[in-house]
Amino acid sequence: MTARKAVTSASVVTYLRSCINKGDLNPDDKLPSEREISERLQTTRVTTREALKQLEAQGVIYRSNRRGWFVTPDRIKYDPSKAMFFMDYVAEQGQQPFSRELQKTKIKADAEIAVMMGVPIGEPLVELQRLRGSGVRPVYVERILLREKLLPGIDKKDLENSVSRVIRNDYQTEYGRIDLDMVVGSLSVTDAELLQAPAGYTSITIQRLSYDTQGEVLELDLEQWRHDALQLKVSLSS
Amino acid sequence: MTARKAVTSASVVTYLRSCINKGDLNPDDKLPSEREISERLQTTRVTTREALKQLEAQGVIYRSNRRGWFVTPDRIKYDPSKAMFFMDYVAEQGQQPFSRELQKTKIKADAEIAVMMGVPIGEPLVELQRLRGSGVRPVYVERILLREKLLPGIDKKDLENSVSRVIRNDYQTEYGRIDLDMVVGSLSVTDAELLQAPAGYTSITIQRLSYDTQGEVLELDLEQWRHDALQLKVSLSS
DNA sequence: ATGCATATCTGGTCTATACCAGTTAAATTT
DNA sequence: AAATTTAACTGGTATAGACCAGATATGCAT
Repeated sequence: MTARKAVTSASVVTYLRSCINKGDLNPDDKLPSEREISERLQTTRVTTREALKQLEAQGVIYRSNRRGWFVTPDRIKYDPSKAMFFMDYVAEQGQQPFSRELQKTKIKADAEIAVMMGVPIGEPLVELQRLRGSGVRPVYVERILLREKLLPGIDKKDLENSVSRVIRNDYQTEYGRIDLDMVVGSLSVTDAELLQAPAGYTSITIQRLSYDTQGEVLELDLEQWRHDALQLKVSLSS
Repeated sequence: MTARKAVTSASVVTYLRSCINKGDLNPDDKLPSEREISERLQTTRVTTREALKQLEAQGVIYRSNRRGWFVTPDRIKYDPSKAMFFMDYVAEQGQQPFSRELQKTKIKADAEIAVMMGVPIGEPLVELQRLRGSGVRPVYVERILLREKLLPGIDKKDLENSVSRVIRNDYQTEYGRIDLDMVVGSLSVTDAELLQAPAGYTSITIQRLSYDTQGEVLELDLEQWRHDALQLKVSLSS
């Protein structure tokens, strides 16, 4: 029996990290294929894949469904309390933001939503779904639920870029309290598809409940982020 | 060739989820071993493991180094702006919190820390390391850096339970602004060991920079959480 | 040039097997 | 009974090979 020294996933991680740090691989560059890396480093695909997944967990690389692995660009610094200005935000960080409206429908609050928003079941709401990203890479999907009662005719407005701006300018309504709720989880099949990620991809779920200055609930925002695309920044003053 | 229907990891996921939902498995219960699950569901360990990792990503189960897989208990609801009161917090949620001091030393700010805190390099600081958890399960490690200049003699105080309380009561100093920074990443080898997790485990990094009411930096808090143990809740009023 | 069928490349997932390294429980010695 | 050794069990990590499905590029026919 030859005392063959197995190539470890850790060494593959080290190798790939060095490629990225040296600058051989730049943000959004494609890595060699799993088979090629495996051959080059004299190991198997399973081990290579293990290494790639570790780097993915660290947010160093990401994959795009069956197209390959890529170097992760800088995270978007994001303040959910000022979430209103995503487009400006991303642009300020030197990237090209995009926003795509997926759906806009009138619905009635079901039990689950009613509890989350603290409104009666059946209350008319406007549901808006958007996909947002930076460059060509989608980074989060969101589902916004707006109370038509407080914002009549909101469904007819252009909401692709900024709901908050419309609420401020067209309704003379200001935001008061904002309740944030954040957990790490994994993407549903549908969200994963939209974000061009494999199902089960690690995600950050942000739930934002906004009130007006009277303490009335205005909107509920449910966001699903690719975990590697986000750096949360919040500033609080007591 | 028999048209053998491969057992998918998805079906294993479904099976295990149902066990947990039915109540056959309760929080902190141990799952059957990987080999046993594989045999029972007529599949291989690789597939079973894939399923377990998916559930882990969802935060449904967790593993304790070579001891087995367990059902994840409820997440700790945590408000980093009121982080001062972890012990009370967790107790209120019906769990037994614990806090263990790992280290307390006097250091001088190195380049990295100096930048993060906005203080000159070499400024004397007190470094405190703590491990905290709920029940028997450690959930996060933290590293607190305190400015001795503003808090003379802080290194001699008992800081195991609440730094903030000491600052309030013994120094008559109030907190002003707090800057939070949060990213999802993975645990370093040393942190993983402390948290009884495998290296590379998905984590949430929270960086908290606290100022006093004069706008002077008081402390920097660096926390590493098990991703599945945390639900962030922040309330903001503008 | 344009449109379409096709071959090829990529990751996604699975079978089957092997050995290692901590953990834990059982057997043995003291 | 207590301490110690040993064996069994657990997850952690590899090798090797296979087939599938979506994405992409190629080449052929129009």
